[in-house]
Amino acid sequence: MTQPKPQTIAAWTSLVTANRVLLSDIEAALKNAGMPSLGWYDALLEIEKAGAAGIRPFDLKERLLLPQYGMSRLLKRMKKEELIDRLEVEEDGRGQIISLTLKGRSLRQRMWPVYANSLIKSVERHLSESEAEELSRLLKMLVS
Amino acid sequence: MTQPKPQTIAAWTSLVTANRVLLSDIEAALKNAGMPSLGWYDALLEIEKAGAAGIRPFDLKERLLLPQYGMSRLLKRMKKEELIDRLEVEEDGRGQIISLTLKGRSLRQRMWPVYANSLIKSVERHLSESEAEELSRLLKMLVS
DNA sequence: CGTATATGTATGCATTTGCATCTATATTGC
DNA sequence: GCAATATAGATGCAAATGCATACATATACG
Repeated sequence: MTQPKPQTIAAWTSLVTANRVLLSDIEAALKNAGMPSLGWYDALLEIEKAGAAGIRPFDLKERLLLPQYGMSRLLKRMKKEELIDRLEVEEDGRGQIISLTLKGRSLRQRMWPVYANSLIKSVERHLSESEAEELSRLLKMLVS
Repeated sequence: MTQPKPQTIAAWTSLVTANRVLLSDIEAALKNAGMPSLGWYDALLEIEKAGAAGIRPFDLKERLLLPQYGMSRLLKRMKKEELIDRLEVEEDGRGQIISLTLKGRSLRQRMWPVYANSLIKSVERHLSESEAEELSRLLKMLVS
């Protein structure tokens, strides 16, 4: 079998490590502030972006890269916390339309400063503007 | 509150996305081959590196960035599959020393080609050698 | 139309995780 | 030596996840 180049392995291991370290920083900050996890933030944001028109779960799961059953259960928990509304959709009896409640919007807004602060600490202390830009360029190439 | 720079946000979101995409590729390949997850591979490899001398769980959990209870349970499962040996350590009655069994070594070796192949496909198709090198340089700066 | 298939969503069950706490041994400071 | 504290590891319980499958509605096709 062909072996990966050392640079490939190095890129992958540093990718995994960087992800884990930053992620656990951010999650810790959110938890510390008594807030839900980043996954919830992402979902709230994506739903907020959909605005008043709302968004269908099957669409949302693609954007959030969640499995279907994961999406279903996340929405159930968010509904329980009154963060979202679920509307039946008349042109498709199977479906529903998700939108944010005021409470949901408010939570997302309150989460942002915590999230943002961790991000600034994690990234801007270590990388210049152009380095960050180069980093995201390379990462995007990786998944293109 | 100070806002993160757009480059910061871009770097973070592309980091998360790249990690998720590559990771799920690799995990899918392993699962497809009927093998355990990447977490097990990492653990097997780290234990293998420790050689005959073995390694203590508290040490291992630092290297793998696992919580203590996660380490404890992973080792329990790996023991059940006869992938590791656990030895009592005489100079510390609380502790144990972990080392790989032949079966453990063999599994790690068989996992590697599957892992490596995914890695090659994911990375080397998209990045040149020097780009991969630059990427890991930037990622390491991020966590330094 | 009616049957077969596809799509959107939910859920039972087993496994895994997170949190808090427990046990046991080690170390420290008096 | 001994009480207080620290360290190594395990575990009960609740919550989250993965997998397979169920259920309902929609679409396709003869």
